[in-house]
Amino acid sequence: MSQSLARALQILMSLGEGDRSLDQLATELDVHKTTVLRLLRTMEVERFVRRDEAHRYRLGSRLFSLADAAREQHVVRAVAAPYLRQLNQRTGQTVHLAAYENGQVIYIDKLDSVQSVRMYSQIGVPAALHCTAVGKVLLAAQPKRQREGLLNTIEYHRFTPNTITGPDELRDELDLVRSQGWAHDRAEHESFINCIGAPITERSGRVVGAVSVSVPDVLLNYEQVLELLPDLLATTAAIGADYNN
Amino acid sequence: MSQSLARALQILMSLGEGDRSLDQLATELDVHKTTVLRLLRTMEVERFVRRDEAHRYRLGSRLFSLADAAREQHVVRAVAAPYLRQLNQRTGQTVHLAAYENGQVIYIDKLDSVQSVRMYSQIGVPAALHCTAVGKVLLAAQPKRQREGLLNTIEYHRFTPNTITGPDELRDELDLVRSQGWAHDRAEHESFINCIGAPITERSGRVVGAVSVSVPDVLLNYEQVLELLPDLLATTAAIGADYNN
DNA sequence: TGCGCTGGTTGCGTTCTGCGCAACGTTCGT
DNA sequence: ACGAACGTTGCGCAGAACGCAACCAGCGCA
Repeated sequence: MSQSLARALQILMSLGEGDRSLDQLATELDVHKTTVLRLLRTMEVERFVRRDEAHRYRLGSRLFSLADAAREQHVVRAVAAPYLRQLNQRTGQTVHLAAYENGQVIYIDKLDSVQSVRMYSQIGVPAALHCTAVGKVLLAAQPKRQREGLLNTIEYHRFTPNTITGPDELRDELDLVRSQGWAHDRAEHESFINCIGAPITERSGRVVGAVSVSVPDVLLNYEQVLELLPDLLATTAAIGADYNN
Repeated sequence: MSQSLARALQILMSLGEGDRSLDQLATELDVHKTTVLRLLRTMEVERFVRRDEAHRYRLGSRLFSLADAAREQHVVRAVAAPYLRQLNQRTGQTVHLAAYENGQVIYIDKLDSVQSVRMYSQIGVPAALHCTAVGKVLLAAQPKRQREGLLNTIEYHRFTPNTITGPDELRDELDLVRSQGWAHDRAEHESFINCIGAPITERSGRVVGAVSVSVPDVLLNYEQVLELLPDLLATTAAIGADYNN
């Protein structure tokens, strides 16, 4: 919509992958370097980018405070944090918190497994909607119009043999999720990893986030993961009850 | 330089202070709400802002990953981290790491005092140049042209009776800092808090950051703080030596 | 020491983009 | 059911942003 702004944001995202020179950026965006320079200068003034002595551009320190603010603005995160820690300690497994944002589901908090099995997922990046427990939970909670819209726009990338690959199949799955109040992911995103996820519902009934527990099957098989379900549901219920205080 | 981008950045900074409605932003920037909407939409696409169901605008989750990237791009921070932790544990006092960025000095890391005396300072915000130890250290390290330029543009806000309030006085102080290799702040920024700071110098002689230790005088008087100086200088030397590996 | 190259910076005319207006929707509250 | 408040859309106009071309500055190399 706003061309120059869109380009500026592209620059920021590009810098997110590492520092760049002026015409590196120019070729990357396919615009004249004058244009890039003007945008960089504007962002430099407000410390969104900085330029080191060798004229390499990097992200600036304004992002620190903005990210902190963004974190605090996610009310769920603050409320959920202590409960997630407890869940993480009790189960010993990887715990994720995710929220719906603008057609996507974003991880906004993560607690690693006590075993050193680290999962590849990162705070701030989108989760796949069709093959993760949090994705299904939050998608299922959307109003019908949006849900249907998304069902048709999703890219049904097949990560594993179990991945759901079409809107019809996913629609059925979402109905199930909504009726039972939780979702699973049986090695649909990463082979050998099973997840269960449940929505955080505040008093008025609005879903404000989702929590999931992920377990590699070298530790627990699917049936054993299901035994964690009561604990997960108790956790999300407690967060939801605490939400409006 | 780029009007629309500048406005967009203003929006982001405004959102950093809390969520806003559309015409709240419009009046704040003093532009037509159409304009604000267009900018918001552009930023929404890339998840720099998000809009909740009640049309309140907030910062988006893209900032999470960008801030992480910004953090990693500060090489000093990563190198310094373990040394700072040790310094913090040995002294028990508040430790700051700051870097020069585009005419300003920014805190990029902070370790709180083991006593529960929290200092008011925050990662990502600029430090005053004329009355903080890190400010003096980094200003003193700038090439003469820039240094003189800054000396004249600084706002010499008087925080305490000890605050330096003019360019001439500060110039003398900086000469001292450069010759002795460290700086102090004797209750110049906050009454009752003394600091000492020293530069991190990498092999080639370039100053890449500054470390400071801050102590409220209820814990230690100025002379006692000075006893921490050898430890501070050893720390900055170690970081500098480790820098190019 | 001079030359060419790479990469950043500046001034300027053209054009497209971003601007604000005015009218339209939509969602509240009463 | 009505009105007010706020978000949204379409459009014509002006000026902001674009890219060109020329200019610097630093560096490596002969």
